[in-house]
Amino acid sequence: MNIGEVAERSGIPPKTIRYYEDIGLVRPQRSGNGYRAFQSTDLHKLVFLGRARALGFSIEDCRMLLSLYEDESRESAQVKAIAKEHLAAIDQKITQLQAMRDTLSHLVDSCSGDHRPDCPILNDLSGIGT
Amino acid sequence: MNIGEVAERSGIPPKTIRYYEDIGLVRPQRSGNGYRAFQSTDLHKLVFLGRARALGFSIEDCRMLLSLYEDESRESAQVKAIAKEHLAAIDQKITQLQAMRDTLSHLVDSCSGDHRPDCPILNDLSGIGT
DNA sequence: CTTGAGCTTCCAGTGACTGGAAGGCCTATA
DNA sequence: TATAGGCCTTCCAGTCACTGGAAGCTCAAG
Repeated sequence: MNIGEVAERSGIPPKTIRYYEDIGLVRPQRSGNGYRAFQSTDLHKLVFLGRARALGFSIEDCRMLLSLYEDESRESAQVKAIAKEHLAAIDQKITQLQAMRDTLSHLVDSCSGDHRPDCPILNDLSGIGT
Repeated sequence: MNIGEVAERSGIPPKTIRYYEDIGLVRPQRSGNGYRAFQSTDLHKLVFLGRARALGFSIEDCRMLLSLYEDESRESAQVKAIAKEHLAAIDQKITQLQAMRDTLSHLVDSCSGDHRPDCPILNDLSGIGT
């Protein structure tokens, strides 16, 4: 398969696939014309990467998950540990965002949003309420 | 005030303050020795920036908010529009993260996490459940 | 034989900093 | 007065995960 086909089938853009090769996540062979020649295992890896990235795993997480995926003698505890850590990070981010959201929606509600210059949002940002 | 003092008082690291000057968010004067000489208005701006950034506003949002902050003839509707748009973006991000969280926590729960290689997390990532 | 799509590499930019090197300035102490 | 250290300066490079674009090669169709 050429890069276009695996891109289509995996849902990952060609540019990104080349990037993944650059950083050593996939190592497709080459045809005589210099084109990348992807095997079905490469496609599987790319699908795997696409799903892992969609769950928010970092590239380094993906690298470890991929190597566990290919390691017949892995222990599921290793996979679970990575996933749990990532889950905790997501939870933390959600908490942060919700704190932002709460403050911001309160400010938005308190702003009349008309032609006058008085604005509780700007007041808050400038530290007037401190 | 030198950069160290405004950094301390605003809670923004010196490096970041220099960066903000680079991109034109603040324009401190200079002393004879070449040091940045911050006025209290500069400090206020930095505090403003710190709070806006803490609410997740982008630098470009901050630039507009700052200019509205300094514009006596602003209309609060302009501020509110920026804030509302940002709020919507935050909501979207929270939704995304919660979808990830739900999938991931389900996977984590279903993985025994022991010494055996079988792992529902890897199965899902590899697309076995498709 | 030409056209156009698809492939290649390489370089640069994104956002918002952050780290580090190399060097100037300022103050206090020996 | 020498020097040590802490603060300041600039500039360059790196982060993360791509993404865009230029220049050029290959391949299939008409």
